[in-house]
Amino acid sequence: MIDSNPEVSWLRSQGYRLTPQRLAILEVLRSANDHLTPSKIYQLVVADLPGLTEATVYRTLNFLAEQGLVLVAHLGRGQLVYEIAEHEHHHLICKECGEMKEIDHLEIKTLYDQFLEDTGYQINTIHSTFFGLCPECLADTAQ
Amino acid sequence: MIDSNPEVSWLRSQGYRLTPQRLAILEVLRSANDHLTPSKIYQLVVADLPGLTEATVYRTLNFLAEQGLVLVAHLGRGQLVYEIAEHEHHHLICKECGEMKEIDHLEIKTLYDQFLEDTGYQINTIHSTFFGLCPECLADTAQ
DNA sequence: CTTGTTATTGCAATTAGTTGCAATAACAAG
DNA sequence: CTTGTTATTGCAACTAATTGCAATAACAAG
Repeated sequence: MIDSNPEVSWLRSQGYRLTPQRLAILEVLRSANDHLTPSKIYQLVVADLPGLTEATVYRTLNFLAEQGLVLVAHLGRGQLVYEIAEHEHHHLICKECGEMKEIDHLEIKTLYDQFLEDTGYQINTIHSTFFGLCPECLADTAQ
Repeated sequence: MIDSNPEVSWLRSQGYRLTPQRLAILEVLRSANDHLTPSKIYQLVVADLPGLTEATVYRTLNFLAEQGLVLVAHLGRGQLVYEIAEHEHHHLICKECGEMKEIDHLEIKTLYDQFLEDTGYQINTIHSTFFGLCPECLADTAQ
């Protein structure tokens, strides 16, 4: 288990504690490298930490999201999903077929610069989701 | 109660039904003209419709959102909020003080054009939320 | 290594949101 | 107005998520 990367030792320096629960949840998200729901995360982590509770998973995910170590999103129906904060990106999701496309943060940066100029707000949302139609479904509806 | 506006009669033409529950929920959102949580909406509507249940409020809000008559957002902590879909806008929210600024959809339209050009996705999210710092809090943290 | 402080967890209770199903009531057609 | 079809509701059970509190265990200091 990787427990000595920069983010993690930074946590300790802030007075937060490195618990097995936090490390295991981070590890699961890191190796999954995908969006996971809290209950899926619970299932995966409880295998290694038998005493774990769902309440802890929810609290830990909120905590890690606040600290910027994981990213949250609601990709449509229902539950929120979490993923490790590795690279800054956003999502385009097709409402018709569910197809998802990642776009780099650079594509949006210009917009944030414009927000700052127009309103004085410095935006730093690093994980937005935009809904619409993918190229295939767009072609289908055009017929 | 306004029950004969274009959106509403369009619903009927689609085979959906105009129930007192739907009309009352729309009316509450219309007169509030603000973001409301499902439980707040329930409180306001049940005064006029004693038999109403929360389940119906949730189902109706999902339905109205799918139909594009109301807009959903999660403006930070926890619950989703709903508002009447009157004008197309987005929100900038300060993570520090909670201050909120509305921005017109025009500001973002260029980005959507760029998505279409780069990826073929036609995005139509008309109610995004971006988090960051408002001018005041930005100045405070700079000190 | 031992000890004290207190952040964090587990537990259990609570609140938020969803869903299956039978009863109800919109509304189109006669 | 009456009738039939079926979308929608209420009810109740269920799943998802949050929270208060006492017990636990990180970890800093000695």
